[in-house]
Amino acid sequence: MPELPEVELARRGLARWLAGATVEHVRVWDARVVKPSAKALTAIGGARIARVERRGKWLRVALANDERVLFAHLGMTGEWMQTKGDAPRERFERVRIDVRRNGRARSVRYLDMRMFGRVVVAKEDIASWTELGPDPLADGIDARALHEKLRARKKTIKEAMLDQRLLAGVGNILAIESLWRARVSPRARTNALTLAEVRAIARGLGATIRRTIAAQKGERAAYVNAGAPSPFLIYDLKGEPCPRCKTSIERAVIGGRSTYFCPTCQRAR
DNA sequence: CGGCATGTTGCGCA
DNA sequence: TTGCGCAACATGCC
Repeated sequence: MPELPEVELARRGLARWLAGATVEHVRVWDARVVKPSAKALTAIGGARIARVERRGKWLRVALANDERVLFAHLGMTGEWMQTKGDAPRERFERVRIDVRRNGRARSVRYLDMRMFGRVVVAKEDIASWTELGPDPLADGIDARALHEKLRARKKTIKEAMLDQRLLAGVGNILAIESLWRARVSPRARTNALTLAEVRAIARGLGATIRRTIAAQKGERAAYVNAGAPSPFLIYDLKGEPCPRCKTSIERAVIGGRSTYFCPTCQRAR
């Protein structure tokens, strides 16, 4: 469940469960998702959690009166959940953090099937966090500044949007859906984009992010529900009619990633 | 069995 | 030095 909207929902959940709580016990079921070591994470037992923040796809958990900071990334299949009190280990549960707040016990678990996600314990902010570009939801997008940055590059806009130093939190689906909304070809070269096109992309990102958060609020990410109708406008809908002009949606590999687009609405210039 | 999957990183090579 | 393509990571599903 890993792009900006899903991570924002994860942050809201973690903030509700953890803020102000004291860590009673940490269990690491699979040390491969924990850096630098399982020991470093279990050692936060006794600490009090101050707040949970997000930038892009990264989560940051600050402890109260403690130098240590936790960073978490959901990778491709990471997910945070909670249960009140104890419960059996879930199939893909990798880490469990038992906390207590106002006498109430809660078990916060990190699940990750493919284990591309990470829970990092650090003494200061890690580079993956500090080097992130502006967050479209938290900071908004300065279209003029973005336009300037893009003019200095020569990749396709689709590849550039996935660069977390340019914009934090944009993943493959978000890039695809936003470019469709903006009517910009994913193959467009960044140095050829007009300011108007960059503004349209910024609006497309905002609309896609807000709509996705609203749609997924209170439920599991729609794309994990097999059999459900597609929650996407064009992602993974090769051969289906474009929602705007009915042209058949095409698929191409750009920057090594599956890319969907409408050859009519998003005509390359 | 082969191909593909919402992400990131590291390596070889130009 | 920089950038690019691609494999690797680990697992499931079609």
